[in-house]
Amino acid sequence: MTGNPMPTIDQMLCFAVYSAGHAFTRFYKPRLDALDLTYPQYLVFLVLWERDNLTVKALGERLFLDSGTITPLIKRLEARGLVQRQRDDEDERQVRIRLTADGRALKQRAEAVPLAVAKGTGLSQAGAEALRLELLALRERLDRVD
Amino acid sequence: MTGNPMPTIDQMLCFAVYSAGHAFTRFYKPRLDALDLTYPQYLVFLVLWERDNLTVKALGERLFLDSGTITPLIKRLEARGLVQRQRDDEDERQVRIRLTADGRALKQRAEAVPLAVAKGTGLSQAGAEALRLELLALRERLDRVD
DNA sequence: CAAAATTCTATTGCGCACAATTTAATTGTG
DNA sequence: CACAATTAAATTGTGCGCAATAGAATTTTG
Repeated sequence: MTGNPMPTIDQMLCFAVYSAGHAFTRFYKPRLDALDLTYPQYLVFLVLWERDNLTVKALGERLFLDSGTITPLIKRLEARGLVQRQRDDEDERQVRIRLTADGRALKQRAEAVPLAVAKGTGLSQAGAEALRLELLALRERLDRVD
Repeated sequence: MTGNPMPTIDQMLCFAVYSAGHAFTRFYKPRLDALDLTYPQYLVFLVLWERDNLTVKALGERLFLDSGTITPLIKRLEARGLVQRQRDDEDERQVRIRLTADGRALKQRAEAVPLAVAKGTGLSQAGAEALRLELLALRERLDRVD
């Protein structure tokens, strides 16, 4: 019995996920530079373009991020006039995020991004979908334990 | 023709990778807390346990990280007496990273980690391997373009 | 061999990402 | 209704992650 030799990072699934994530960020960067958005900011807009006027909490649940990440990110977008923050009248603990006209307008300028990314992956739609579902299931299992 | 409607983040492969990466970090955290290591620090040790005395550049190429990330990370490990940094005598531009006795000793204490992670993924070895290879190929394609 | 180009590391600045804490508002309970 | 418990955001502090830059050492080349 040799016990448990340490794996090489090249053998580890976690490192494949970690480094593929960085590769995506690098790939997005030149495409999002035109919009002056970071990748996490782009994700926030994708959510808000789909459904406006979400609370910080709802946004965080959608993105798996907490207020410590989202609050300063949103404030930077607010400072640029792309979103507005306002306390909910019904429940003043909550802050609702609304797109401004400029924030909505950004959507047209982002239209070319998804196709470029799809091409960059080199995967067919079915291949990308299969991989996405595997990762979704993996995330759920990792989050379920402990 | 409806043109190119924006995808929902739930439909996007990049977001699946991004959020699965965060899930891995969260999963590792309680296991690495016992060693007082972050996930990126753990990756550095996995590389150094396998092959000691690497340069900053070699470490960066292995991890797909640059000196702006690695230098401060290594300095924190050095401050804790887990590694040493020294200029290469042959080429003084290079800095070589060596494990200290404490840094080497950490390996025994980390031995339970890989198995716990393998279990946490809920994947068979073959399943994990297949997914890893897909992500590896994806990373290479994303890094190849542009 | 001297000047130019390249290589390697470190530094600075910015933006996540998250744990821990704080503050304020709301809900639950006696 | 008072008061404890809970919830939502914001804040603080630490550690990545990377672009841009700087500075020193090495290599290239004219």
